Amino acid sequence: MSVIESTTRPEGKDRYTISEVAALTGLTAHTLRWYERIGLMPHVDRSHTGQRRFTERDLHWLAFVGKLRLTGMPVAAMVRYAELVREGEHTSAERRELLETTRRDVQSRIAELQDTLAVLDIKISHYEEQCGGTTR
Amino acid sequence: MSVIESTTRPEGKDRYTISEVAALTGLTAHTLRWYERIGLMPHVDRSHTGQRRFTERDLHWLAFVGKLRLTGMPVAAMVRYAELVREGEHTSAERRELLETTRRDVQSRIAELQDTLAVLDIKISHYEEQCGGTTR
DNA sequence: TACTTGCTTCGAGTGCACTCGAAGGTTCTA
DNA sequence: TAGAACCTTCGAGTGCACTCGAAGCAAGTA
Repeated sequence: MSVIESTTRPEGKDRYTISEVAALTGLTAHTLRWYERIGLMPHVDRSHTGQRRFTERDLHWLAFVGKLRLTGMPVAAMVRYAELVREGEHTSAERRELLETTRRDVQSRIAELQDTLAVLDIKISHYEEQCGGTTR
Repeated sequence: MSVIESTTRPEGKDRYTISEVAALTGLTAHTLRWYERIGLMPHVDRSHTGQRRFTERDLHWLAFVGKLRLTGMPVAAMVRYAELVREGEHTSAERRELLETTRRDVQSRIAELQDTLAVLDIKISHYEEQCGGTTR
């Protein structure tokens, strides 16, 4: 399968071992296997002897997951999304909804943080007024 | 002490019981006591019989802590800040530094999230193109 | 051939931030 | 005066997301 891949990707390897992916992503091999086990990876290819061979696509997915992780999205929700991807085309509506909900969440997180930033700025400006240091 | 307080605050009570504060903040009494125990509260007043009496100032502090918590700031760092506050005027430089470091952290968190938002928007726009739903 | 890397399953450990319950007491409120 | 709310200390439990180690074996590399 995927003869197409080999012709459309003339530069760079498209199959990475688990330790290579670990080095590239900063995740451990343990964690990568765990991601797969809990269903957070949409099917990882294997070599003829059963070793994992990650593709560029997998790396992209991991990068995406990394981003989602930064938003504080629970792993369960990411797993849900991965499931939908595995299930194919007919889940696209639900996937889109999930992404849009996430987008709203991220936006309100940003708003919260900007709020906090404002509070910090006020606090910091108090210290700036008395710019000597030990002055009351 | 603080006779000033009683005159400058004619409206609203300025002493809250632990259950009132729990109701106002959404934290449990257990958690409020825990905050005090670990040094996250800059000294809570007591009634003559030893019960906690939180002030408006304490509520403000808790609101601030709540904001910091949203940024993902570790509790240890907040405790450090509370310590500095307790230690008095001569720590103001360090406090300011801590706040500025936090501000930078928050700003980069915001940047990360905006990055993620961009990725989400791209993903979502893919779904928008095929606006029928099940269309390939 | 030796060594490294990979595979599996299993289960335990870690760190954080709570969260809860219980025991045994005191104080407040209707 | 009854019952609710408060106090203390202690220690255990929870949920999340890893994180690690070990056992026992297969495959790849110098």
